[in-house]
Amino acid sequence: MQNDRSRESLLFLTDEELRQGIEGMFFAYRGFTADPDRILEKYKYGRAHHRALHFINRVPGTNVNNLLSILGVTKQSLNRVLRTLIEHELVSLKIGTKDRRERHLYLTESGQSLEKQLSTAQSHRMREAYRQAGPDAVAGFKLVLEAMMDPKLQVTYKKLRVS
Amino acid sequence: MQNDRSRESLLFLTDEELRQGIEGMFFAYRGFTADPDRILEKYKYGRAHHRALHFINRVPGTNVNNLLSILGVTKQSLNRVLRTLIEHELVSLKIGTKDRRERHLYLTESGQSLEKQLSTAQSHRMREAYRQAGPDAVAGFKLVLEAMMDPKLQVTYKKLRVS
DNA sequence: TTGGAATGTCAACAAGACTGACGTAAAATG
DNA sequence: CATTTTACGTCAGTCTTGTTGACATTCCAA
Repeated sequence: MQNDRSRESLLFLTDEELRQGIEGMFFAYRGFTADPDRILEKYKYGRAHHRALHFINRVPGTNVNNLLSILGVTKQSLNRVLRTLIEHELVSLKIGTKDRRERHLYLTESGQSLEKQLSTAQSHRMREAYRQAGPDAVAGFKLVLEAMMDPKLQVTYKKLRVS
Repeated sequence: MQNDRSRESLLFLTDEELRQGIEGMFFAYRGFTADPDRILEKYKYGRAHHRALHFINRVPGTNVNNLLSILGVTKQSLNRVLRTLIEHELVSLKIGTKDRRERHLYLTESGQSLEKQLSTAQSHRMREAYRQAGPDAVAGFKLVLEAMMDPKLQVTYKKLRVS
């Protein structure tokens, strides 16, 4: 049986607290994607395009396989998105010099411009949330998010951080 | 021009910090949905079914319009999901006594059982993340999430909290 | 040199979101 | 009481984004 002290310290693990976390994630994710979604709609793109642009910008010259492991979709699914981005000249493709099976991906100028638009909108909301919540809350926010990831994605996330 | 002190206090608002928040949300949401997704697959349901089950459980007797405003989808989209849940007898439907146009939604016993399975899996991951991060981090986590929501959804979120 | 592994492409399909149009029934309003 | 509004459901069609399966290309190692 727990004593009062340890029971108190675990109040943040009650069903009610967990439920709030679950619903919080659900509602916050809607907000998180809302602003980019509005921009994407104008250009007839979707979230998949946004994600590809984001990570090609983050890891310029990445090959398709690496991008796949970050995005967690099938290569066929990514391929469709990449094809339209390449057709529309937002992404350029360079065949690998060492291994000519590999395609290295880069944002073109227009690709960079759209990515900037999207990340600006998304960052703006994130900045407001951070500012309202304050630095300590932000540190906690990131700790919980990181602990919620699958171990493999946690590694991916940290790699992006240092690169 | 800012002085050193105010610049230091705003370090949590750098582009790098914001980017980490954005990618953190992306990767964490994948983890957040991973466990329920595996269970749903066995029953040939999707996330849309999970969301409906979750909120019908949270607000038993809710009518369709209220559920729509929580979920943020069109009635046609929700209707498809509800139809299968009702056919499979996970959700039961009671016509309103005061207003007979309204359908009030309840989970049946099997509906409650599946909802329990899903929420147990999801809570388990959330609990582990909370435990690893600690109570202060959890408080911050919730603060940032709440600040990230659209104002309307923030209200919805808080209403669920007290009800 | 040949066969397997790695990489990427094309085709077809499914889930789940969307819009638009329409129907029904009840409630609210003038 | 007639009309309008509200709540809910349905049908049809489209789009995005996920899936598998089949296939082409390239590299490397036996």
